[in-house]
Amino acid sequence: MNPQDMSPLDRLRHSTAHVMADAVKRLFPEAKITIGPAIENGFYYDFDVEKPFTEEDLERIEQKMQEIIDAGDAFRCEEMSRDAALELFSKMGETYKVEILGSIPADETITVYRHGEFVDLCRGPHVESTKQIKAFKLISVAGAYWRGDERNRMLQRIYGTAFPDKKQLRAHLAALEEAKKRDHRRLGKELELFSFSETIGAGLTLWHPKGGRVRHLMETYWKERHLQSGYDLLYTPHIARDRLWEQSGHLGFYSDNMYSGMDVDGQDYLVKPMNCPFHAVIYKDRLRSYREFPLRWAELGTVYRYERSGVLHGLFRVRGFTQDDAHHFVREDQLSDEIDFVLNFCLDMLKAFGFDDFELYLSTRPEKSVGSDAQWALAEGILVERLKQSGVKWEIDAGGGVFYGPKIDLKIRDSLGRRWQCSTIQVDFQLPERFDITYVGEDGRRDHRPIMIHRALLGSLERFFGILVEHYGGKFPLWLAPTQAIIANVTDAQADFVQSVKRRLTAAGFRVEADLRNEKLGAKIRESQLQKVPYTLIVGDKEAAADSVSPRPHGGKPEGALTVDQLIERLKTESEIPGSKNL
RNA sequence: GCCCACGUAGCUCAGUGGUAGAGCACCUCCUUGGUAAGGAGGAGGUCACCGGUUCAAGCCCGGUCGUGGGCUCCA
Repeated sequence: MNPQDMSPLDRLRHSTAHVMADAVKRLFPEAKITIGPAIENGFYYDFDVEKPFTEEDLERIEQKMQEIIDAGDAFRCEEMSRDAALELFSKMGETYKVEILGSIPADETITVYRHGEFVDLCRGPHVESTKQIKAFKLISVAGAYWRGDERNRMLQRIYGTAFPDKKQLRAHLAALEEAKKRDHRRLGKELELFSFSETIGAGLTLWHPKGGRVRHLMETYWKERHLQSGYDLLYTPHIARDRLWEQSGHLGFYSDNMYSGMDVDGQDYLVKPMNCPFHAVIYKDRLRSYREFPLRWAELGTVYRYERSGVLHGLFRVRGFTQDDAHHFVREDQLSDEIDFVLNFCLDMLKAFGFDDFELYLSTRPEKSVGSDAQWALAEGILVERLKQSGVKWEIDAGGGVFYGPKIDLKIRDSLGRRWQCSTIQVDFQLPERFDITYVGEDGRRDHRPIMIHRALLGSLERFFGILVEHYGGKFPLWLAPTQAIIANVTDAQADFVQSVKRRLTAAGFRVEADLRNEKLGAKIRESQLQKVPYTLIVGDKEAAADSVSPRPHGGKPEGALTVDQLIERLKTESEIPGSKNL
């Protein structure tokens, strides 16, 4: 980061990190300081200490920080020769600072910042005085490797945050609370959507009935859209012989992520981490003509990948998941139109799921790559062209492409403003070579090489579902809600009528439950609301007599009675999928 | 994988060496009540798993499994 670019907020946070380091040094003189930058929502500082910090330590550090702030010492910048700085930090025993000094380019000016007795190698800038730190809080402790490299020593990192005033700090902490409430792991349990089990194994998702309903809706909609848009659907096995993975190259560059094989009649079989090799084999089952192009083959393919135990996280990072994968086979002259098609297809579909804020990233040729210069130039040129036409904001990640071709990644922004990468569109020069994939051209020759496009749209159904849960805070739109309405009777006298309403709504295609329990109406409404069911339909004697129900929308006030027929019309309208015709 | 924390009833959690607890949920009964919790009773736990220390372990020690916060933000 260029120090000139540091925002006032980052300056405040970085200064707070210094104050924290000062407090830590006072309480734990043996601690060695390392680095302490401002980050997106606050700051951290890494320390090398014998004993990790505890929660109680955090409180003591916070108190000490407050004392330092109250003292109101000025932050002072001091330029120093490299030798003087080396001597200073060597004498202090700050070996990490000495190491950092060694990695600063020779032509750069060395500066240290002081406040009170504390001194830190730092290019700044800082606020003027510790007094300017008005609102801060230490958040958590965590282990972190020196310079982010796991071969290095594990340091102890303290995360904290700071704001210009207490009100903003409170708002930030409240936002953290809100995010906690929307955490898909919590909602997954509360709404009975999915679970994990020690008996099954880490990172392996169990979809419960209500989660299963949502997944079914996602899949059904996904399949319909694909079929309407010229895709065919493929189904391929979960395992394949090792020779497939040898040919695809996965045994070479992906085996760390693959589960060990199983012996079947003396042959070694492996669980699939990807679907593409299967699609390639289907392609090769017979001669293909350019007249068939573009081929669009999609599969909801369940794959298994080894992920290190520490990175597993709810539905966001799992070991078994279903990719909504697709492979397009095109001629070179069709590449541009096909990219245009698939890009718009992705954007449309994501809109239907409630996202409308997108960012696109083009990743270009990395240092190590396959394919000719001409191929890369052509493909990158086409991607740039289509990105420009998309009307969506986009950036270039130079050299960030996969070795087999350039790609476009699509990020969505959720209701809490967080960005998620789901879709990826990748041009592949490699796989057609490896599998010797060809087609018969206009000239009758069989040795033409098609271009292959890999595409995942939602990415993984598990992860996308987790994102949806958090995006909606568990309150799914009507078309996706696992239960769209609960019909609640006031007394037993309406039980038969409730059952008949349930039958009629179910027959009309809605997901409806009846709550006939011997409970007061208030209790039924409360539970329906807590389950975030879009409509609670109240039925008392008045409604039953008029073939009607009184709807109460989730989070809303009671509404006047509607006849069952009117209700069906209303639900039909409201459960339309954005930008699509109803299923 | 690594650092730290955690794992007690379906859920949320209390219990730090001496016979396992609460609230909610669940079941039964009473109550038939009009828009966010009606009442009473009952059942429910090899304290994650394996091993060790001890007269005695949910609690102490070791291992395993699982969960959470992190390990990309660079003086």
